[in-house]
Amino acid sequence: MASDSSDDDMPIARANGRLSSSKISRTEDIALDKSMSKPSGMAGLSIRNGPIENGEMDLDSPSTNGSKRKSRESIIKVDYKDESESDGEPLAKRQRSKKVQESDSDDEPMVKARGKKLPPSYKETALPQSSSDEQPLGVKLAKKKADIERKGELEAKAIRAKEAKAKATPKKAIKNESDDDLPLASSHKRQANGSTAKRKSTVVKKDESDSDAPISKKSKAASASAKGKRVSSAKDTKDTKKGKSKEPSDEDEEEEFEWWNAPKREDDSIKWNTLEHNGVLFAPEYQPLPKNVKMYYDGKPVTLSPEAEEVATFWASMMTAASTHHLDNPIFRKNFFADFSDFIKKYGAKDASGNKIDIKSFDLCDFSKIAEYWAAKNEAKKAMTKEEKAAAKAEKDALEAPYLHCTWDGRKQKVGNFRVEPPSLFRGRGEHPKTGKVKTRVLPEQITINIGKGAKIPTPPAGHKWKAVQHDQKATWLAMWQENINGAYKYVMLGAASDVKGQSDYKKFEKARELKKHIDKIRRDYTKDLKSEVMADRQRATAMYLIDKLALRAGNEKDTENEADTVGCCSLKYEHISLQPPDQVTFDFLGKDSIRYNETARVDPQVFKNLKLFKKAPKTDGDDLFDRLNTSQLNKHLNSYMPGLTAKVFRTYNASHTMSELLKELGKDPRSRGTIAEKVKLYNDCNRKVAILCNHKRTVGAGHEQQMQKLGDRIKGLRYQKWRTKKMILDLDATQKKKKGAAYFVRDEDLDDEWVKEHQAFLVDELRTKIQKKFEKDNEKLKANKERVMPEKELKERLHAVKDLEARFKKENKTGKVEAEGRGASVEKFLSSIDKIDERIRVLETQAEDRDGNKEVALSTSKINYIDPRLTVVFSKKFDVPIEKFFSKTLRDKFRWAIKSVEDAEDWEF
DNA sequence: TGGCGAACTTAGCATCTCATGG
DNA sequence: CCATGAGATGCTAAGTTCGCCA
Repeated sequence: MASDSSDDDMPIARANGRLSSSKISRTEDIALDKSMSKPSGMAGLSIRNGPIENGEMDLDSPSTNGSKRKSRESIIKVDYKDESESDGEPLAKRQRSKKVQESDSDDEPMVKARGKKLPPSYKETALPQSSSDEQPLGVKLAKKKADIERKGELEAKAIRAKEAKAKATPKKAIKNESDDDLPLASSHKRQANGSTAKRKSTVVKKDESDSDAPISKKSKAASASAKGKRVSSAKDTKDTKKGKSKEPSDEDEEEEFEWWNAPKREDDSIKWNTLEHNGVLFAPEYQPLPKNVKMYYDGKPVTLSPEAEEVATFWASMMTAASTHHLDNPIFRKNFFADFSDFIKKYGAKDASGNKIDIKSFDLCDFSKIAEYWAAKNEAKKAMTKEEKAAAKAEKDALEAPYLHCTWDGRKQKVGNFRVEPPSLFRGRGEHPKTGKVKTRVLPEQITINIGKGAKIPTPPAGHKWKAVQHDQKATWLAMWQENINGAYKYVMLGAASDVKGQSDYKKFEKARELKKHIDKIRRDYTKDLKSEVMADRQRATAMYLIDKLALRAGNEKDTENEADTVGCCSLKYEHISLQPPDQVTFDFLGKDSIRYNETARVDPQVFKNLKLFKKAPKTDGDDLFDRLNTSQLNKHLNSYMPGLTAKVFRTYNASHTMSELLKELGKDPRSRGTIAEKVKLYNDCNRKVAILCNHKRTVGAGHEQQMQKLGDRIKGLRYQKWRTKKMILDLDATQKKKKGAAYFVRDEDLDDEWVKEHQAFLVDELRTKIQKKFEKDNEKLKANKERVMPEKELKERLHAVKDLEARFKKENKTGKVEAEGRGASVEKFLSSIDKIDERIRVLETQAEDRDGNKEVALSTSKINYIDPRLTVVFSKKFDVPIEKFFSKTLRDKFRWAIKSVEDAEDWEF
């Protein structure tokens, strides 16, 4: 390769349209520099580049290095007859070409890119989001981030130093360094023997004295040793701990195996030695609808074959759900109808007189009767008595019982998703081309079972057999099948609380911690490479910069014909970034799950310059920004710094490291010495920052806007009440006006007359319904007691209060005064009730603030996947907040290893 | 060296449940 | 004390990574 000429024919990575030249000539580089050096924003036009830029779009220098870049111009492949799935040519993977245009306007109809949620109409309007976080976010956070990064680098150095020392003195380094190389070791291993160690059931020999399998206290020595561990010298010290460890008391009757205190295994490619389980739980068979519940076609009842009817119920059941946005999505509708039609063709549909009929138009299909039936059934379920409910639950539990657990190397472990996914409509996210298709029922014949050799093979349902039964000790799954829509593999694996999952979680975080030691070198290197004259290297460095600083995902290529069009770092396209000189970049693209990433960040000038270069003409919409880079190249490079290092580790590292720093800072906040609630809030604030870093969002529920409004109204109402109370003071004692100052008694401006009227009406209304309800209820009670019910007259009587209130307001509005109300009214009393109101207002306000802050940020994802749980445990100890405040029951289970392993190590650091 | 199969983690939405406050 | 709604849990789609193969 080398020569430029080759580049065009030799698409390095994904040739998707135009390529950049493989080298950056010096002249070109300089030209770019020049064009940038003038900070005079807008004017930054370089001499040769001409006055391009509009600040927004790229401003590339077309000229300069005339280096042949023949650029494959119009690679806009028109091609794509249709499927051609099998892109015969090695060239690009399937490209989206055609979609290019639409896609970037990204407001297609039914897309739901978060924020832009559903209906196209709202979507545009909405998005305060984009406006709100415009500059601020990225730029603001930038500084803080920079600080944190700097710390990261310093740490790296410090760690190495410390480590060097520690090596010399291999003492009880308890959990720190010492143990963190261990995992490493294992990952090296993995590389090393990776494929070679293919032989399946190799028994792991425990080499060095498995005597040092000290571990788990009353460990079931048997199973422990069965696990075959090899300790490397580091027979940690943890023994001390185990000595003292009180009995785990855990709910588990059984002794718990504390693998985190056990020596590391050398060969972790063998996942188990013995494995027993009961297979999977199939979805219940379809229960046909009663004869009188039918779909209607063109107003007439239709008798569907059970197969088709089942599909109809998939749709109908979604009609009753809270949000029907899928059903409004044209793609969903189209795909559904296509599949539904196929079912009808295949299995038939008849009219009332038993004649076969055609279903040609979806618009004529009416599922509402089925939906009603469905809803009624749900209602009935809800209305069941306590006993009935309990009975139903008992039945369900009994059914599930056999599948709940498996036995893994002799230990009982929770299984995760033992239920085979029931048939349904595929709910692809975003603009998924296949969303709405029918996901068919999975038969035993499609399921492969993975189980220990000696174990009893689960019996398939009567009359059926498994697709296969295997005994792969390198696999952690118990059963597997492929789904019909995308051919995706589905696995039944252990639950998050299981040992294997815990172990890999632990390894993940240890790997991220390991990255700390290399981060400074990595940063130094890529900073240097940002100027590389080799385009591929420069792109890689730039991508690394983005992954490191902005926590972007790696960004594999995707099959745009069959999947939603989303991107990550390496797959960013021309239209996904816009540059604002001198150093701001705005990202706007759909990431995983079609969640929109829309941030503006300030970047290193060299990065800015590079991005400009990568957008250089003739590249245009639809072209890859990083046309000479893909994730394997990137990961291969990363791997050279540290075994096992890949792009995703940066996300973990960034999240945990950030959290760590934020929590440290909390120590300075006086509120960290406040109430538990305050401390929890502080923690959550940190959590939120991490979630924002990772762009973890959630849909702001349809009702949320209203809820917010409601909250706001309640606050306003309170302020109104506060004002009224003040006026009452005046009513009692006019001299207060002087004492307090007239301003004190002025009504807040936003509580204008109009609003007040409305609010009064609301209060009046509220009072009325309250009285009515009370009345009805009282009567019910009387009735139940067989007593005489109260006459309507009584109600009228009671409703006088409403009239009174109305009159009162009227008078107030006219006179501008408020009569003191309540018994024993006194200035003091009013003052104290004002205080109370103030208090309530404050509570509501923080609540509102919190809710608003959370409305589109999901804290859970980062908590579950990215933030080292030990950070939370340590925080909890240090600030004396029960761990329950941070981890729910399931999370405590999942993070058992973390909770136990830093139990008494308040000084543990990420 | 890129494409693909496979395996496992990450992700948001749907649904359930239980605490809370009207 | 029951109805709500927030938070917990369940579900499964959508990513990343790795190894193998041609």
